[in-house]
Amino acid sequence: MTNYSIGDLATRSGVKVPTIRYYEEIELIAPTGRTAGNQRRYDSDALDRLRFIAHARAMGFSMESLKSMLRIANHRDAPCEDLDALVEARLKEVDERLAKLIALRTELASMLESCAHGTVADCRILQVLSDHEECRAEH
Amino acid sequence: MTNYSIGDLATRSGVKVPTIRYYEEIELIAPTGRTAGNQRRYDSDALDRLRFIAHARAMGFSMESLKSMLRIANHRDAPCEDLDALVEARLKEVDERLAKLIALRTELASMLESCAHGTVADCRILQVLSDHEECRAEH
DNA sequence: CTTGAACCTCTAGTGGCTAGAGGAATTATC
DNA sequence: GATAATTCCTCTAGCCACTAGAGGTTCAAG
Repeated sequence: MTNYSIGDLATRSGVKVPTIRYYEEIELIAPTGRTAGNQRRYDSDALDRLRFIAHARAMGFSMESLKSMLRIANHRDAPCEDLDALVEARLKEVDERLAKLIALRTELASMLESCAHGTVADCRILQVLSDHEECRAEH
Repeated sequence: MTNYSIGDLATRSGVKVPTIRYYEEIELIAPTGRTAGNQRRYDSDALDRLRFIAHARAMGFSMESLKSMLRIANHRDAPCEDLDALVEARLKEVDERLAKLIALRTELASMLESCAHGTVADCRILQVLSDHEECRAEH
């Protein structure tokens, strides 16, 4: 029967106090009990959920996905395919992002290489930036 | 002596009309001439600058960096070190982002692998998400 | 000269928080 | 038990880089 204040919850979860209130407002977490003086009090389940949220956010899952995950987590005897699907979708996003970043990295590196360290007037960097046609990859 | 309307400029540069006005507002581009009826008119230099901006934005350079670049581009006989520095800084950012994404990718993939495709109750995905300690990488 | 498309300014909204004001409740110290 | 310090409450506003829309004006084609 733990009885955390919102500040306790914040330090334990790493999620800031106003963010916790924000999550309540957008109904990502349910409103919790209050003291006679209207202050929020949480139990350890709430802490678990917040940690879950923090972790999933850190992995880049969208708020939308988070809401789905939390919903799914409540149906403990349902098959977990939907969960899989969400993770797969995120993996795909990450892969796409990686591909783009790698292409970009190549481009940036080659810009640096082709710079002759002269004056701005004949700097290849500016030329490349001015002329998208010079790029292999689109971004 | 080209004489583009803001719409022409938008179609030619790929930057949307309101965005061009926004760029003017935040002084990323200079205010341009107007017709007697107060409509903006641009020349081909403006188009070049806008294309430059669009391209640099697509490469992920910050607005801050963009402003610096545009300033630097005006000093045509200065050395281009500062330009190099900006590109290098961006390259470093990209590398950091890549490292994190690769770690994340690994994690997501292993989550998917460890899922036994049973019920939500014993799905490893939920367990991993609930417990940050299980992760090698921080994110 | 009429029409219709494109333009103008201005305000407000987006997401995911963060910051601050002004005031009430709780906790720690004496 | 009084007081002081801290934490909490709600509410409003701000952040970035745009995007959307209202209400009205100007331009270019026919």
